[in-house]
Amino acid sequence: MTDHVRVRFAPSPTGMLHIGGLRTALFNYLFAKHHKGSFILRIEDTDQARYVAGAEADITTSLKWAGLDVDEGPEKGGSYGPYRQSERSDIYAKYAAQLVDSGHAYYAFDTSEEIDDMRNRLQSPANPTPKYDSVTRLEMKNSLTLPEEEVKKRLDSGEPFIIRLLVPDGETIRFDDLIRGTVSFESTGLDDQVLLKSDGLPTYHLANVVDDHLMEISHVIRGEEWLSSAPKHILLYRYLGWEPPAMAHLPLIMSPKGGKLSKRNAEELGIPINVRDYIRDRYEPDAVVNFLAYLGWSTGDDREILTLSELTGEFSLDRVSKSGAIFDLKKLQWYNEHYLRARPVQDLVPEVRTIAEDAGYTGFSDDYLAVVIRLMIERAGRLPDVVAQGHFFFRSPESYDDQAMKKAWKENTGELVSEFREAINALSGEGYNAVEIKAQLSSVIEKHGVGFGKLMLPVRLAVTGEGSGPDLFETMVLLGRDEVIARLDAAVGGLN
RNA sequence: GCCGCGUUCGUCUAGAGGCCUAGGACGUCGCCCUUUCACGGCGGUAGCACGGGUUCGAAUCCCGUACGCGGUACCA
Repeated sequence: MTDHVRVRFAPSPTGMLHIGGLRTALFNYLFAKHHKGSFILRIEDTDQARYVAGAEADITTSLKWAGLDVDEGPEKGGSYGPYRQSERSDIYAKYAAQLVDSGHAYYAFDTSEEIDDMRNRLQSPANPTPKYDSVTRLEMKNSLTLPEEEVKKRLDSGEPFIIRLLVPDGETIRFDDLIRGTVSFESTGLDDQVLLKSDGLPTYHLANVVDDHLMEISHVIRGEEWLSSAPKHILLYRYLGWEPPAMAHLPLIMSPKGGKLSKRNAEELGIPINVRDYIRDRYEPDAVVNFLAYLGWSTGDDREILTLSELTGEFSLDRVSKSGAIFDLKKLQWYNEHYLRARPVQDLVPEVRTIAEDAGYTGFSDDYLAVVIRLMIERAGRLPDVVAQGHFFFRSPESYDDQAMKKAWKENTGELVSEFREAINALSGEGYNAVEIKAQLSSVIEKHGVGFGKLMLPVRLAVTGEGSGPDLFETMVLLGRDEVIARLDAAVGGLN
């Protein structure tokens, strides 16, 4: 053993990395880095049936995006590898056999039909889910009930078998959870957990205990959904003669609808469920990280905005709360806006160029895009909003906002706009600037004795198609005189 | 059903017996700024699940109830 902090994030490659999985990874990372320890990625691919190609790559990409650098893992390597459980199957089989030898586990030959039969037979309102446990195992086909000869014969003949944990009866299993304090379970309530499946691969329970020990994991930090199986793990450590790592079970992230955040109850609320969706939607990784860190944790003072490295400095498990946290998309948006506005415009230019090009808007200079960003960033929730809400910087309006039109476009509006058009048409070169354009607009409205809005809003509509938006005069300067005049003409011609 | 965990504003949380007339943030509402919208600034709204204890004193400790969540697979 070592006093060096070593934690692992151990996802199963059964799908794209879930946002809750990223939070678990984040808490592990923060804890490790706070203690100058190691953050290890281990791929728990022991379920061949649910394996999804590409899932591991997605996990790696997602962690990288969030800035969670892995110290050891399948790609990175390390001296405790391999880091994919599918590449370690011989190890688990060995320990499973050892447990059988020491009398803490046993062979079982029941087919899944036979187990179903047992459950169906014993099922009742009082016992809706009968377990394979200290009472039922006595009537099943296993090395506890079958004669030794018979067991040997079955094993030798290559008959499929599994290995189950022999859970003791009438024992209280206690352990200290770093977040919840002492947690205790009665062993009588536990079932004889399958350790080794008939395909020769271990279940999560065996694999995770063996690997956490072999990889010298000092702290197991995982979601609360694992709390119920922790006593089985404690038993395994004991039977294998190992010191269990410290444990911390994180509160779950919940859907606003209730229940754990899942694809179904999140996406219908507009909450992206996979990390790759946040990448696709161009959320700021700092924002997502900051938001996730505060789902079940806080500094204790009034600070809310902390970068990954600041979080690392502050993090401690004893400040993690016990109860589930509801995912609040509005708060994430607030974080995102904050981090977005903090970014230098120049850094944003290439990204906005990509977004614009994806929308079919090409041929704009860096300088042009920089001004668009400067004008739009204050009202953007996410970076793509700069292009979506600032569409008029990239093409002429294709339609005009109905509500604003109704309010703004009256009988004499066309004349006012035309007069303004002539006024700015007369401006040339240096003269065409925000101050001068505004002065021309003022002079037109004064001449007609009308308010600012009488001309302002129609011009905005003609130029942008929208009833609201960034500073109109700066917008007109960026667009250029000729373009603006063309748009004014199009509007006056089309709407009168 | 059984086992486990949990319960402070709508949401994330601060609070580890008197500092609490319960603090902050998001949201929401109002006001200000302003060419619109947004940003920003200022202000308001709203909460200790319930019932018993313990104590001079409880959001904080204990018990119970209710509710929520998780688990109950040869899935993780």
